[in-house]
Parts: sequence; structure tokens; C-alpha cells
Amino acid sequence: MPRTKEQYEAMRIATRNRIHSAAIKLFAKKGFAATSVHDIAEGAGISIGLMYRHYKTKEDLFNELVSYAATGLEKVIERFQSDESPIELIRQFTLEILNDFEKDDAFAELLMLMNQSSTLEDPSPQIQYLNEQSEVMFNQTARLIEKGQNLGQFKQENASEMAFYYFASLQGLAMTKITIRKRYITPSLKIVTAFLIEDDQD
Amino acid sequence: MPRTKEQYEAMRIATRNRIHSAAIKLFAKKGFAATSVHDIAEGAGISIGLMYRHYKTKEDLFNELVSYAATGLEKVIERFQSDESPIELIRQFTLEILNDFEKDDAFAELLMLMNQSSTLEDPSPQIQYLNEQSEVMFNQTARLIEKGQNLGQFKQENASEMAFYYFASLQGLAMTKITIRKRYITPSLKIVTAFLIEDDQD
DNA sequence: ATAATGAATGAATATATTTTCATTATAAAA
DNA sequence: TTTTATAATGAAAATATATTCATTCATTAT
Repeated sequence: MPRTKEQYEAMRIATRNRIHSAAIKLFAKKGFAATSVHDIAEGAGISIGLMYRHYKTKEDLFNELVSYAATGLEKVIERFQSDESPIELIRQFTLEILNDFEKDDAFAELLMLMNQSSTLEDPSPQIQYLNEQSEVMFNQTARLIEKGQNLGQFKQENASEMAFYYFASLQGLAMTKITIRKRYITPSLKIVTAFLIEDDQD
Repeated sequence: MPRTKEQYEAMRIATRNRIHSAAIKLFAKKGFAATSVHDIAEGAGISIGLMYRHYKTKEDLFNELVSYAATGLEKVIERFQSDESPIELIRQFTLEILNDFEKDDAFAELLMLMNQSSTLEDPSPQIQYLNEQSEVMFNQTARLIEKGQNLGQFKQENASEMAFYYFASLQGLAMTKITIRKRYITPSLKIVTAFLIEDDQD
């Protein structure tokens, strides 16, 4: 008898994860077109053939990563629906992102992937879904800001502009982190939320 | 006799400009690898062959655009060396950028090109120069912020963090503008400079 | 040892993209 | 109307990249 089902399953999962990590890193940094399957296989430390045993095409692999990113967005959306204090939600969330940026590239890569997605022509259903979720998250955030404004926690600027600027600036940090790497500096929470929160706010 | 030198020159300049505009738009949006010379020729409304009459390779074309972007950076660096009031320099500059974003895609495309450049392996001399200029501009800006802080115009946070966040957030706005296009919202000057400038500052 | 099972390989093939270049088109002057 | 200089074309050749698949490898139980 050969290996057990579980052993094979574990092997498959292990290589899938290696492909996953290598691919997200490369796609985030270089984009879909500039990343060759050769690069991915090399990054994952496997052969090209094995990659094709796991994913029918390079695009399929990309789409799986997009779905994974969408799951991340769903979590954020859920979080922002909580009844907690808006200012605390935003502070906590922003802090986590800044820490993620400090720690490693994973989260920044995810954000970049989201953008890469928007640039492809005839988007797959996965990409379309991701884009819809981005929209939902944006609206959610604008509403959360309004709620905070009503509680006197946030500045009285246009909530949509603020929500838009919030995500754009985080995207910018992610992009900068991925592209210039070593010269990246994590800005303080205070700087990143200054447009939203008064200086004297506890 | 055929056309005059001047006439031929004008023709060449005209098509060069068409190639230039089409290419910057496509490179900014899709990246170098995802943009085919076919796309560029189509965008410029010319044949592929003609494109190759003007640029030896696709990479040469890209490098020319990079040099063009570097010239833009040089102008900014020069401006930030002025003796004018730091707060006014930053306000004026930021306002211009926000207006550029409103007006058309040209400036956002330039910023995106700068990022695309950082992602290519073995960068051309043009790209290396652009990256050096980015570094110079960043340092310049950090010093300008320090100067403003000494004048009591800016908040007392870490100047490098602020300069870094400033460019990252503008990059983020540019990227968002290019990728999601129609859903783009221009944030107010107040929002974009809130991390830098006290609310009550005249 | 060896048979069985599925992972893993990488050279061969298919496909896409870039680059070349022989040819054609255009406008002005003779 | 013919000549001339150069712009402009696009199909063919060169190159790069994605995908397939016949073959090998590794592990385990008998």
C-alpha cells in the first residue's frame, strides 16, 4: 500500500500553500502579466508541471488569490458593522494594519492584489465579486464615519471624501511598501488618522 | 522635391506625441508587461511598424517616459527649495495636484509610472535616475516639513514619517484614480493636509 | 523486494508577443 | 506627370511564455 489519503492530502496542501505564497508575492509586486509561471514555480520551489497539477491555468491561480482577498474584505465589512464605538473601531483597525505592514508583506500584498484586479480586462466572476465587496466596504466605512461624526468623535468633513481618502492612503502605503521595500517607514496612528480625529480626542 | 524638413519634423513630432500619450496611459494602467505594442499602436492610431520607427524597443519607449517623469520630479525638487513659507508651498503644491487629479489622468499616470518603474528587474539608467530623484524629493520634503515645524506651521510629529505618509497617500490617490476611475472622489485640501497642519492654522 | 498510488518533473508543443523589413502611400517640387 | 524623401503599413520571422503529458520519483504495505 502507498501513503494514506491523509498523507497525500497533507502533501497537496503543503505545495498549494507554497504556490499560494509565492504567487501572491509575485503578483502583488510585478502584476499578473509580468509574473511568469516559471517565476511562480521557482518561487514555490516546485516544477512548472506540478503547478499545473494544482491550477488549470495561471489565471485560475490568480482567481483563487482574489477569492482569498475577498474573504479578507468580508471580515472587515463584518467588523465595521459592529456596534462598538466608531472611533475605537477605526483606531483598532488602523493600528492592526500598520502593525501588519511592520510585521511582513502579507497584508500589503493582499491590498496590491486588489488593485491589480481592477486593471485586468474582462474581469472574472471572482474579480467582479471582489470589486463589489470593495464598494460595500467603502460605503460601510462612510456610514461608520457619519456615525462617529454624530457622536462628535470625528471631524465634520464630507464622510465619503474621508472614507475614500482613508482607503486610498492605506493603499498608497501598501504600494509604497511593496515597491520600495527597504525605504518604507511606518507612519504613526496619529498621522494616519489625523484627517479623521481631532488632536485632543482622548 | 518632397516635403520640407520642417514638415517632416512636424509629422514626426505629432506621431511621437500620440505614441507618448497612448503609452503612458496604458503603462500606468496595466503596467509594462501587460501592455502590448499592439495596444500602444492601436491607442496611438498608428501601425506597429511606425512605432518601431520611433522607438527601437518597447523598453526604449518606456525609458523615455521615465525620463519625462524624472523631469517632473526635478521641477518639484526645485520648487521645494524655494524660500517661500513651507506651509504655503505645501498647500499650493497639494492643491495643484488635487486639481490635476480632477482635471484629467495625466498627472496620476505619471505617478503610477514612477511606481511601475520600481518593480522592474535590472532597472535601466533612466529608472535608476528616477529612483534617485524620488529619494532626493523625499529628503527635500522632510526638510521642508522640519522648517515649517520650526516656524510653528506644522504639527510636531516625526518629519520623515510625515513626508513619507504625504507621498504615499498621494500615490494612493493616483493609483485609486487610475484603477477605479469613475468612483474616484477628490478629497479636500483640508483632509489631505490634516496630518500636517493644525485645524485652526489660518 | 515489489507492487501500488499519486506526487513531481521537464522537455515538447502550442500560443502570444515582440521585432524586422520589404513594400506602399503621401506630398511637394521639377 | 514624374521624381524624390520620408512616413507609414502589416505580414513574416524571431522570441518568449503558457500549457501538456509521457515519464520518473517517493513512500508505504504486503
